[in-house]
Amino acid sequence: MSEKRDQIVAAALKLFCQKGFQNTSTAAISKEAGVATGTLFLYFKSKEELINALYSETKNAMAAYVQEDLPAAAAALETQLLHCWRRAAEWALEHPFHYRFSAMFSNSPFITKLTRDEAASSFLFMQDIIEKGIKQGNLAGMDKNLFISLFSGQLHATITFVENQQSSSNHKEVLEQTFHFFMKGVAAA
Amino acid sequence: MSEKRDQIVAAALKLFCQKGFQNTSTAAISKEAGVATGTLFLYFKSKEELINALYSETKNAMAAYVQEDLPAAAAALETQLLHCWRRAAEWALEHPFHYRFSAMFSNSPFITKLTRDEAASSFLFMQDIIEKGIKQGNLAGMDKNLFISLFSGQLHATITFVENQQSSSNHKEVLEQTFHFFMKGVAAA
Amino acid sequence: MSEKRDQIVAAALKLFCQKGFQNTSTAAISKEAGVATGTLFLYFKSKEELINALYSETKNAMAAYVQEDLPAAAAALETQLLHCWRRAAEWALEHPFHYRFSAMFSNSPFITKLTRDEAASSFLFMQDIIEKGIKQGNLAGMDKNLFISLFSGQLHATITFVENQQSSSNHKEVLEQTFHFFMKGVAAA
Amino acid sequence: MSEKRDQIVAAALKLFCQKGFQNTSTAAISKEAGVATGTLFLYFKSKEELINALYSETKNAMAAYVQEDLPAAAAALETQLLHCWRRAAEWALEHPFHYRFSAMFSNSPFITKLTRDEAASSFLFMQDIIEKGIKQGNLAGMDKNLFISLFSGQLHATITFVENQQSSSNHKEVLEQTFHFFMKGVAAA
DNA sequence: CATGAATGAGCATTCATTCAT
DNA sequence: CATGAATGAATGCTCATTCAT
Repeated sequence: MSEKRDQIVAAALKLFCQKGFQNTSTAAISKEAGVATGTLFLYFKSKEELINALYSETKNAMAAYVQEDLPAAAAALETQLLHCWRRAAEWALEHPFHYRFSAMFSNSPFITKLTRDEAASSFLFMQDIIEKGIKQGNLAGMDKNLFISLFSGQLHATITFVENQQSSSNHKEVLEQTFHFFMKGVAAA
Repeated sequence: MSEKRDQIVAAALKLFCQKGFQNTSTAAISKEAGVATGTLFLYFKSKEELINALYSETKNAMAAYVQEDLPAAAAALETQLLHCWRRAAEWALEHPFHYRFSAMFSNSPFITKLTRDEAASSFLFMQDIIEKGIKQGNLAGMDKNLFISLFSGQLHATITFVENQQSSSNHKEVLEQTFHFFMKGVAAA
Repeated sequence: MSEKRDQIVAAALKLFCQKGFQNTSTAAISKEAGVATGTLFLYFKSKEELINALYSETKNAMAAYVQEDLPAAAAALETQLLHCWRRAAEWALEHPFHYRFSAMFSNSPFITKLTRDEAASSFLFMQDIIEKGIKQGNLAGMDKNLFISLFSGQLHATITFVENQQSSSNHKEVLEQTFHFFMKGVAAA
Repeated sequence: MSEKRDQIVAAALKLFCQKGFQNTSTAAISKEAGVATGTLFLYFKSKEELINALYSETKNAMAAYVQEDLPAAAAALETQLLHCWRRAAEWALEHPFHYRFSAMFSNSPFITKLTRDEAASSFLFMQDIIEKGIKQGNLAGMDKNLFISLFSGQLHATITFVENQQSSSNHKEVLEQTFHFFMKGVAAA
C-alpha cells in the first residue's frame, strides 16, 4: 500500500529473524526502516498487531504461491503434492526472512488464535487434496491431520537443510529425493 | 542440589511453557516457586543463564533416557532407531513441559550457540548409529545431517500429534506406524 | 469568523467538558469537528492558545450577557446585583458546556495569567457596582474582593445545584432564595 | 508507612499544585522525592492511583481534623457549624498544598467516582449535623445538599481570600465575620 | 484555505538485577 | 543462604505540531 509501510514490514521481518521478537524494539524497527518512531504506529496499532499482520501476510503469500498452477483436481495425488512440495520450497528459498519468521513464530504465544486460524484457512486447499487421496485409498490409513503434520515436518526439515548448505547446486535433487522418501513411506501398502 | 533450586526450575519451566519466555518475569517465577526475588539470582547468574541451564538439563536428561538400554552396536540399525524413537516419545509424553519447552526454545535466539552445541553433543551417539547405517548401505544415499533432520522432524510431528489427541489409547500404534513409514521411505532401494 | 473555526470551538468545548483537557487530543477535536488535523492549527497556534481563546470568549460572552439591560447606576445596589445574579444564572443554564468549561479551567494552570486578567477585566463593571455599595454603607464593612468571592461562590454553588436537579420547575425560586440569603447575610447591620 | 512513600506523596502534592497533574511527570515526582523512577510504582500501581490515594488521604485527614473535639450533638447547631468552619480553615491554612490540591482536583476527571464517594463518606457527619438543624427548624427551609454546597462554597471563598492576603494578622476575624454572614443569611426567618 | 501523512520528543510503566539486612 | 525493597535503563506508545500537496 504505502512505501513506508513496506519499509517497516521489511525492517521488522529482518530484525525479528536476526534478534527475535522481544529483543527487537519498535524504535529499532523504525530506525532500520528509515522512518520516525511514530510512523510504525500509523500503520500498525501495536507491536503485536505488526507481528500478526506479518504472519498473516506471509502465510497468505506462501499459500497463494503454492496454489498457483496447481494441477487440476483430476490429477494424481502425487502430482498435486509434488507441485505443492516444490512450490513451497521455492517460495521459502526465495523469501528466507519470511520463511524463517513464520517458522520461528508459528508456535509463539504472540500469534493470536485468530491469526493462526486465518493462516490455517489459507491452506485449506491442502486438506482437500489429502482428503481426496485418503478416500481414493492412495494413502496408508492415517489421520488427515497427522498426514499434514508429517508432510509439513519433512518439507520443513528439507528446506532448512537445503538453506544451510553451502553450495546450492543440488537443491532440486535433494528436494525431489526427500519428497520421494516421504511418498514411499506413506503410500498405501 | 538445593530444594529451592528445584522449585525455581520447575516454576520456570511451567511458566515459560504457558506464557512464553519474555512474558514470564523473574518475579513471577520466584512467586510461583515460593521464594524471594533475590533467591533466583543466587542459583542463576541471570535470566538467560536460567534458560540455558534449563535447556541443557532437559536435553541431557532426554538423551540419557534415550540411551538407556540401547541395543548393542552389533544390533540392526532399525532395532536401534526404533529404540530411540520409542524412548524419545515416552520421555516427551511423560515430561510434557520439558518437551514443549525445548521445542519452543530450540530455535530461539535466547539459546546461545554454546548451549546448543553442548546439547547436540549429548546426542552424538545418534550420529554414530546413523554413520554406521550409512556405511553398511542400509540407508538410501543421504547426508547424515539430513537424515537426522528428517528423523527428528517426523518424530516431533508424531509426538505433537499424539499429545494433542483426546484419547491416549492408540498412542503406541501411531508411533509404530509413523516409524515404519519413515523407515520404509529412507530404506535403501 | 469562519464556519470551521466555529466547529472546532464547539467540538473542543464539548470534549473538554466530557473528558477533561488533557484527555482530549487535538486529533479528537478535529475529528469531532469534522475537519482535518491540520485545520485546527490554522485557527489556533497551539492547543494552549485554543484553551485560552475558549476561556476568554466564554468569559466575555457571559459578561456581555450579564451587563445587558443592567439597571442604571442610580438604581439600588440590590436591584443591580439581583440583575447580575439572574442573568449569570440564565446564561450558565443555557450554555452548560461553556459554564462547566470555565468552572473547570478557571483554576487550572493552563489558563495563563494574561488570559485570566483579560477575563477579569470584562467583569470590572461588577467591581464598580460593589465599590459604590460599600461607599454608600449598604454593605457590612468588607473587602471588595472578599465580597466578589463570596458573591461568585454562592452563585456558583446555586447554579451547580440547580443544574444537577432532576426537575427544572423551581429553578427560579431556588435562585431567588439563595440570592436573598446572601444579601441578608452581607447587609449592613 | 514507609519513608520513601512519604517523600513521594509530598513531592507529588507539591508538583501537582505547582504545575498541574498532567504537566507533572512521574519521573519529575521521583526526582523531587529523591527516589528512583521505579520506586513510585512500588507504592502506587499507577499515576492515577497515586492521585486518588492523595485525594482520599487528604480528604480523610481534613475530615478527621474537623471532627476532633466536635461539640456534642446536644450543642446548638451554630456552635457545631462554627467549630467545623474554624477547624476546616485552620487545617487548610496549615496544609496549603493539601488544600489547594483537593480544591484543584475535586472536579477533575482523574478522581474516580469510587474515590469521590469514599471522600464524601468521611464527611457524612456534616450531613447529620445539618439534618438535625433542618428538623429543629433552625434553618430556612432548604435542601440539605444545597445547604452543604453553600456552606462549603462560602468557606472555600473565605479560605482562598485569607490565603492570598499579605498580612495574616486578621485571619481569625475575617473567618468569624464570613461565618456570621453565612449564618445570618440561612437562619430561619 | 484545507488536508492528513509524517514526525520525534516525551511519558508511564516494567523488570532484571543488586545489596543491606 | 535467603530476603524483598530499591534501582534505573529500556520500551511501547501518544500526540501536538509541521508541511508538502
